Amino acid sequence: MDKNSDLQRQRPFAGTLARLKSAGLRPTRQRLALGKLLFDAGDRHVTAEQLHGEADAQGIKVSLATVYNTLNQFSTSGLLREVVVAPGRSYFDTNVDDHHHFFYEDDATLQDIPGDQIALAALPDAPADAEVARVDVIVRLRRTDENRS
Amino acid sequence: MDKNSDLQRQRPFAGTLARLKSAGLRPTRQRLALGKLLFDAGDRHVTAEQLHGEADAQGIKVSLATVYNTLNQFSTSGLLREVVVAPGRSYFDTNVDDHHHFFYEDDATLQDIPGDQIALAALPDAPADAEVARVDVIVRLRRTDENRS
DNA sequence: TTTCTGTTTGGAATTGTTCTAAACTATTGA
DNA sequence: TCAATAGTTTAGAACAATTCCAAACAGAAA
Repeated sequence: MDKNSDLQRQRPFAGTLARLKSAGLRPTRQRLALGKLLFDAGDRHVTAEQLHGEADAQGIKVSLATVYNTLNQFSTSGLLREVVVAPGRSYFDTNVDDHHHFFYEDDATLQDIPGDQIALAALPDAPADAEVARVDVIVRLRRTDENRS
Repeated sequence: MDKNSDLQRQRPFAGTLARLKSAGLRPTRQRLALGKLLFDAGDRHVTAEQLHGEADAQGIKVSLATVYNTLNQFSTSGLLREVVVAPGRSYFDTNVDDHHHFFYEDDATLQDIPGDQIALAALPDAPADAEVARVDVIVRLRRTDENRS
């Protein structure tokens, strides 16, 4: 069975396929291709425009509307997590585990903070009529000016 | 001097005027009026559209562009703090002290969490080339369904 | 196959925000 | 008090990100 050695090469959509199945989403050509771009490269933070650009660059024909649809469906299915850090644009994070973010304000870039490197000492009581859905911590960074005299 | 008893009534713009002065912004009619709406009512979280609506409702004639300009100027001067919690709209917080936020996802509403009710146990080291500009904690809430059978 | 329902698509529409150039106004100094 | 000037306001155009739409398309099931 040495031909099975590289599972990734033989079944490039296997991971995404399983994800789609678990989310109850049909494995269409577009969703499989976008899923591959999103999930086969480790943890990523992308905007819709970015992902659309990447697909385009690889010759995958997908409309921007579909990219938006897909990102939103993946998010509500728990396959992605939407991160809001800057006004007027959304980032989608392929890491759905509990973790937080660094945000470089200079170039509007995101980076994961490993879950164990940050912790909340005291979570305030949620108001009586509500429950905590999620806690987001965003550490905003500014690059230090290395051109100082 | 009993006529000075209600300083607020006699000099309704005093607070805002001082703020503008300290920020180096000219005390124009529009800025004074918007400042009054923002600062005379305690801690508030407003969007540009909201504030414009309030001004309009009080017969204050200000263009939406000016509301945006003003909110942005106030923010960069430290008179306000911009809070990004939902894609596609910005909130401005009149509380510029160190504190964090509850965000009710159901009605897209913000509420301050007093600074002492939440604390970060461990702030991760900022990457070598950057420094922490600010840390935002957003506790996202969902209203519990009180209409359950 | 055929049918059915979910999906994709291009383009129009919407929303929130910024830009622009002209009109206006607070400030300063005669 | 007035004029000059520099900062401000304004309406409307422009823009960017996202959603909506109705028609064409493509999986799934029979």
